Amino acid sequence: MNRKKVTSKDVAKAAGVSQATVSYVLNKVERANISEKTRQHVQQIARDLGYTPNVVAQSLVQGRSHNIGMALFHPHEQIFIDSWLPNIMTGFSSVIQKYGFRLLVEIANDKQQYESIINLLRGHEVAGMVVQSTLGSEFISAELVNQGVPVVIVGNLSEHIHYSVSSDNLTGVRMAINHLLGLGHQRIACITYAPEGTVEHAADRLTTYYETLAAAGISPDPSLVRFGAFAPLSGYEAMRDLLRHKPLPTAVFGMNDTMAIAAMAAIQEAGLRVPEDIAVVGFDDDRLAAFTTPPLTTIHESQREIGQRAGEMMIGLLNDVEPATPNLQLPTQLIVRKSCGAHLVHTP
Amino acid sequence: MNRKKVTSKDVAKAAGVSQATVSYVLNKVERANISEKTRQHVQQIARDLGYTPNVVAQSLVQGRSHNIGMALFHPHEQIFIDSWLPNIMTGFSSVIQKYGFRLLVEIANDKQQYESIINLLRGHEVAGMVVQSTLGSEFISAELVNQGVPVVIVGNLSEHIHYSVSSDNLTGVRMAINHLLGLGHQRIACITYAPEGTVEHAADRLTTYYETLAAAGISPDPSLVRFGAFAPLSGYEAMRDLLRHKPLPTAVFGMNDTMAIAAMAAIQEAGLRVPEDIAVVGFDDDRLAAFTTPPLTTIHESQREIGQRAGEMMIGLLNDVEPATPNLQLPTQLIVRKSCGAHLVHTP
DNA sequence: CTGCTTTACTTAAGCGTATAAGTAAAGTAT
DNA sequence: ATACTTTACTTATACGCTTAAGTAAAGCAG
Repeated sequence: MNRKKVTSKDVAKAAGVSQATVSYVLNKVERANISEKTRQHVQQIARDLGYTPNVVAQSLVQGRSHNIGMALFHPHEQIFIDSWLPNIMTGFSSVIQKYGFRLLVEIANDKQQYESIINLLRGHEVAGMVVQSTLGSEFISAELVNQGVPVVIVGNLSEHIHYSVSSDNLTGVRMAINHLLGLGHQRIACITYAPEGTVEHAADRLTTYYETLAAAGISPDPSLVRFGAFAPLSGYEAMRDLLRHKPLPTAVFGMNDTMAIAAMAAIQEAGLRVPEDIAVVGFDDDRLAAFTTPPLTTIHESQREIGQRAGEMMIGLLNDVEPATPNLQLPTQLIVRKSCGAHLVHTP
Repeated sequence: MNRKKVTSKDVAKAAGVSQATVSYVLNKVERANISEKTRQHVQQIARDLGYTPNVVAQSLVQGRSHNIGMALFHPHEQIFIDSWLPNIMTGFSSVIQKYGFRLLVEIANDKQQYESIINLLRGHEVAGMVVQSTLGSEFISAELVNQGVPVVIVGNLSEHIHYSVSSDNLTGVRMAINHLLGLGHQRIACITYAPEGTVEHAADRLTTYYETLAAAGISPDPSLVRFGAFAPLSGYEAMRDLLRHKPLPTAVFGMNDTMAIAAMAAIQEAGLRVPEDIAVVGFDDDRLAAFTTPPLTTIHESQREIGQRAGEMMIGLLNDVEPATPNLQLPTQLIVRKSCGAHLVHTP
């Protein structure tokens, strides 16, 4: 199986030069003054022998890995429950790849495995690290950030700490709720995507939901709120539960599309119509949101771009460039489709 | 930013022993006969100083990286178009993580970036590599496999080459088509997930679709076939196109759920009913498949398990254990929901 | 022709670890 | 008491690379 690995020393010997010369040639080191003839010759031999530099050795001597870590805090079952993370990853990866970095993905099932993430940093396995905000501010700010390695947070946190890229999600929540209010709804239910007290940004969105209603003169009604857990089934069950609430809500805001879509299923299965009986608005603008029946009105979040910006911020930090906006928030956008019923309303 | 990194030498000096002793203690090397007292002492000092071994140096001296690569051949826009890959990743990662390996994800946008994947292997950046089958047999078998590093393929290939884990997807296709045939359908359309001639397994599934129909005495009708491209929009458009076909198909088989769901949207948007006017069957059993309206009948593929098995196979190969089944195929399963109309048929 | 600079390399050190080989002291057999 | 083994370490080398420092030959000014 193991075929012999060609080292720079092998190339040097075959080319009749020193190993240093090989290194200078292949790294195009100007100040080494390698003659054109030698350069050509060495390059040819390297090609002939099929030489590829050992990246591990390079990393050791340069004191910096070519990998950037992505730390994901989620149980394995939930990690890719919707396309949020895949989208972030795609954007991030596309940027760092251009700069010769690779993506090292580390999933921490629970906070006990937090240690393994820290070691990723401390063991010099990664030059930098992106962290998902799900962990919560206190964990992130504590040890993670002070390991001498750039850390960028993706996703929303209550406080704007350290370096982060997220979306202006609370404005998104306001747009969603205000849109429903504008359509005349008064009993607007809410399905969160995380159990109470577990995820910071879920709590923040819920607060904003309450505040937006309050601003419209509607007093907060916790009996219209259900706590889900990211996955569709939890959205479905939350909705089934809401359907037992009398009087029925006339609209539902789902904190992610996955759960909003499942909520629509529950409504329709119960023989009610979306949006005529109950209107639904989601959050994320999932790939499938435009292709449900009815198509889902939702808040668009530029997830791919969040990843890209995080990538650019990371590359900057690796080159000691302080980001212009350390806590970047990308705008969200209301996408009106049919599940909210706006198309049924005559605007005179 | 860069806080000083503690090396084993630092620990050695602080503990008043040699660096070798530190290494022996921390790696629990039996034959080194380190006394209990020294052991305790060194461990204490290491903890006090916050020592974490430099993984890069370890990899260099051990001649093996702690990373396992995952090579993804897809344009960035398509890579995570549905949950297939995330599921595989999750399963794979959960297994290799137990053995102290980490996942290095490399996305090759096009076959030109194929080189970057090869270098991943040749540069000793990874101890092993999982490869997605989308690339096709010839690419995989050519250079990739002979770099002296274990390679496991996930997903279907026409030939059973090298080491691979996939699902018995062609049986799945047969089940889907036979189910529709059993419900009395004769004009069964098909929407593939890849343009003609681009992806091996798409072609194989299409062939099986034709063969299954032929076995039932239905002659192949290419006018009932449309070529999509993974994403929902392509399924939607394919279906819109099929709706112009007269006589209309009475059933549609979508090669992935994402496109099948979008096809349902196209059908319903045209004022037709699923399944009464056109029945739909998908493939994958996507998280949302149970929550569409109507719920999608589909072929369940154990994607998470494919990833896990691939992980186990990889760990085996890294320890020179030849897998019992080098080309593992996991069974698929027909999940009957409502989009096929089976629930409307009275079984006497 | 001498002394200084430039060219084109080579030699050597070091990154942080693992581990084979060496060694001094203590223990044990005879 | 001597020889041999065991214990408990230390010393030294290697992994493959980058890069600072060294060097011999050529170029060139005066």
